[in-house]
Amino acid sequence: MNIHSILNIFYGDSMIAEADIDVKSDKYNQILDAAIKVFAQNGFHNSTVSQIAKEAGVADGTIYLYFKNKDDILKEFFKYKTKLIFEGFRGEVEKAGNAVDKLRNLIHRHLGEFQNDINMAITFQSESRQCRRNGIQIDDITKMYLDIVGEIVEQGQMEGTIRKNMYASLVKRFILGAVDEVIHTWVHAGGRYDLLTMADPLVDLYLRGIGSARFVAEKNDTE
Amino acid sequence: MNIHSILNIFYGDSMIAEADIDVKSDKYNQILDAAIKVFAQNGFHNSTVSQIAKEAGVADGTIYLYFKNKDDILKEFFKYKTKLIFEGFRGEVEKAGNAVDKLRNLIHRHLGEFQNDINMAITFQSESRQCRRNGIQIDDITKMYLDIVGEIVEQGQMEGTIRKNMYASLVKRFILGAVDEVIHTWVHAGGRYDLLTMADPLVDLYLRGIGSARFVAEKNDTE
Amino acid sequence: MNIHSILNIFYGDSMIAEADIDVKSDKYNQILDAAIKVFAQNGFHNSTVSQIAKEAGVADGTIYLYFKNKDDILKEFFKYKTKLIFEGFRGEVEKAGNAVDKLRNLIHRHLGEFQNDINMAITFQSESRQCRRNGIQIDDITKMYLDIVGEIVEQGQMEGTIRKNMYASLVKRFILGAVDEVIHTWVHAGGRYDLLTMADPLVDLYLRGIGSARFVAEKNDTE
Amino acid sequence: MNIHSILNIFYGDSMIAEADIDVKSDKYNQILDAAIKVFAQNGFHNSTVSQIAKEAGVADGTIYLYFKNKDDILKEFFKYKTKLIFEGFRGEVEKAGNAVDKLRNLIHRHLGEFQNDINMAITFQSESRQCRRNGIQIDDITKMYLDIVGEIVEQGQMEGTIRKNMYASLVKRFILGAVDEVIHTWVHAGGRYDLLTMADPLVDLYLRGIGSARFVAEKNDTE
DNA sequence: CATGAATGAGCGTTCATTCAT
DNA sequence: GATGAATGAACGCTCATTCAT
Repeated sequence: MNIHSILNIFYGDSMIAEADIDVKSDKYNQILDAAIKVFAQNGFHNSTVSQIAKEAGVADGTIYLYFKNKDDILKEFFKYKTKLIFEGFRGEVEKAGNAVDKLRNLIHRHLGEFQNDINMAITFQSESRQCRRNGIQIDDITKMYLDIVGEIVEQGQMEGTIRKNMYASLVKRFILGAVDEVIHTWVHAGGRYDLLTMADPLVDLYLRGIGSARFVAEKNDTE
Repeated sequence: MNIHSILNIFYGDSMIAEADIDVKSDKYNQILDAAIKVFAQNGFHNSTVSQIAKEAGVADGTIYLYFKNKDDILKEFFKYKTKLIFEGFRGEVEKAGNAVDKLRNLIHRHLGEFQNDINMAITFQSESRQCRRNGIQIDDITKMYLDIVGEIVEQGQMEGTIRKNMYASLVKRFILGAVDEVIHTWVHAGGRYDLLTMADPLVDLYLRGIGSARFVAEKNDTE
Repeated sequence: MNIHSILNIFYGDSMIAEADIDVKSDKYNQILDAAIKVFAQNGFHNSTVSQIAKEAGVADGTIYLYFKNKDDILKEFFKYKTKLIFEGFRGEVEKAGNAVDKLRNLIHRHLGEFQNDINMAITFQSESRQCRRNGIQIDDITKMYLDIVGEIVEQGQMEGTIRKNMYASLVKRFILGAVDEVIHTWVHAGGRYDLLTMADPLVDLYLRGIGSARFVAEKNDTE
Repeated sequence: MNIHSILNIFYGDSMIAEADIDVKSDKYNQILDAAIKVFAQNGFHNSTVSQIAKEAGVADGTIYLYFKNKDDILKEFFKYKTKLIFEGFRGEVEKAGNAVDKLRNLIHRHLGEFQNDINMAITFQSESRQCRRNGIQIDDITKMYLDIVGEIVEQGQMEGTIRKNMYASLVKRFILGAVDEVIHTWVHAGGRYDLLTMADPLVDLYLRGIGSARFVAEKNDTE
């Protein structure tokens, strides 16, 4: 009698069923992790299913019990794995009260998560721009991220900490692009330094820009 | 009868050969342009040499008279074509006197060049992150770009228009990342709006950030 | 509760076991019927063991408790199922006294049995010509059939209703081929008409041929 | 200067073009012949593309320059090769005047062609019943054959040599089925006897049936 | 007996590259 | 230089078969 059976006695099947909705099997994650590692090393197109199978410690055919085809592995990476991470961002944001703290939390978490799993970071960086094949999944993730940022900016504008009269969409891209580039550079350097130290200076750049006080003051006069 | 034929009559092939040292032959460019177009449509890995040959109006084998192999076409794209464009950036920068104008010119030109050749833009966006295979070429380009930005920032700091005490490398990535993301979004939208209108607002964001005057002022006090 | 269960109560398994020597178990037939159905739909080579298992309502592995391998299912079909049917032909033939009635009975039963089980008919038609793999089984069946026909013809010749001086083997093929083609056409039409109505006209063709009375008479003069 | 160039001078391109419409390239026939041979030995499904390539003396990839895929080879066999043969039947039929001679010519030619190319015969016999995949091609051939037979029967009925009041479609199947079975038996025996000797006795069976004169006469009285 | 997850050999197909013309 | 037919290595994927439970 295992833990599941015991739980069944107390809670019945329905509870277990609910819990299982999003929990993938061990092999699924085993293969997915192996794939991300292999993709990180060789790029998606230069990776073979056999390499993934070997890395995962399963037979080639086993891959196809858990994924429709090679493309599907990448799709699932974006649909399931990175989506999971990006959804965690929202939770982190909600921990903070004001917009500036929310932005700071978001960037901290963003850099932290990517630093935690460099294979994920590499694969995300390398393959997310190949949007032709991956379909709508990446857009979803990007949109979710941009939405979080958008809400933060709006809140900040109401709080008076973020200035108004900016192209909303441009601001969001501006923030995403900068953090993305910072991660890209870190990945490119082999992850050999602490990515998290970039968080505060980056947020500082978002808020104050690179212009000097004098320069900014002048500009602000005309606003 | 074109100018080359005429010149041949007077000078013979040898002279032309000398002149060709850095100027690539017609067919070289013909094939490279075709390749970029095909890459833009299908991505590098989903493009075949035959497709490129057909698009260029040459036989498959002809490709191999001008390029070592398929990978080499992409390498040459980064080494020759985009490098050419990025070198143009430097000229544009030099036209301006102060750092702020230089930055503005750079961003204008950057967006302008990519808007001018959407196939180049798509291919650059899609394939430049696949650095594993392309070797050192892209790094060169990125480095050159970052160097230009670095020089501008330094000059601005001396001129007093750009604030000091920032991580130099972070600032450069910050600028590159934001413009890159803006281009990416434009490409993703199918190039259906005027990319150049993004230039001034973008430069504004670089210089002033998104923080309100009040917020920036407070921060500046502590600087 | 079926008859087997009742018998079990009185006699126990041992008696059943004896009786089962030639009677195949329920699951054996269950799987075989499912296989024939799947083969009829997809053809042998385009059918998978999994499809058969699903159709039979058993696990994939269970198939291998009753059959050596996939090929063996087809072999057993020819060895057991169709053989059973073809042996029934002999009984039908023996019900009649003279050769002509025997032939008529045979053709009636032949068409009737195939009409009764269109999956069997389709599979028999489609796969029986692939003799390379199925080995000797089909030959056995064909031989048995030809033997029956041969005996009828001999009897008819003795009775004076079937003419002599014909190639015995050719006559047998002639009869088999025609009925086979009639079934094939019916199968090809999706079994949408009553196959049995073809029996009498077919027997008529066997006996009288297609030549007119005048033509036949002339020929008979020279015999 | 080859024969084609010379002909061009006299006849121009149009004539060559016309002649080329149905003439397939050497390699096409080389591969098709090899495929039929391999199919004849192993059956379509148990043959590999590599086997065909080796038999044809070309590389695996070369197959795909002339055929869309493995299935297409079989399709082309039915569309091009056997169609060619079956169209030859019509020519043979037209050489004769009366229906009986036409039928005799048809059967002679039919047996002759199959005897000439046993690989074709085997493949045709084995694969033509697998109509699911091959699509409409085989039906076309069968229909063409049945049409020829149908015309002959009609003509014979008008000439008074073939009796009336028979199911037209049944008669046609009856003839096709019998000759097909005769070929099948010959193929099955490894083609070790002269198939052509079966032609006359077979036609005799078509016309007079197997009933004795007495039997036939009795029947004819009631007609 | 029954299961079905796991296996891995084997095949169809693609396509970068070569080379005889 | 230019061609494009031919090549064959390599890969994604299937599915008959096994075996631990």
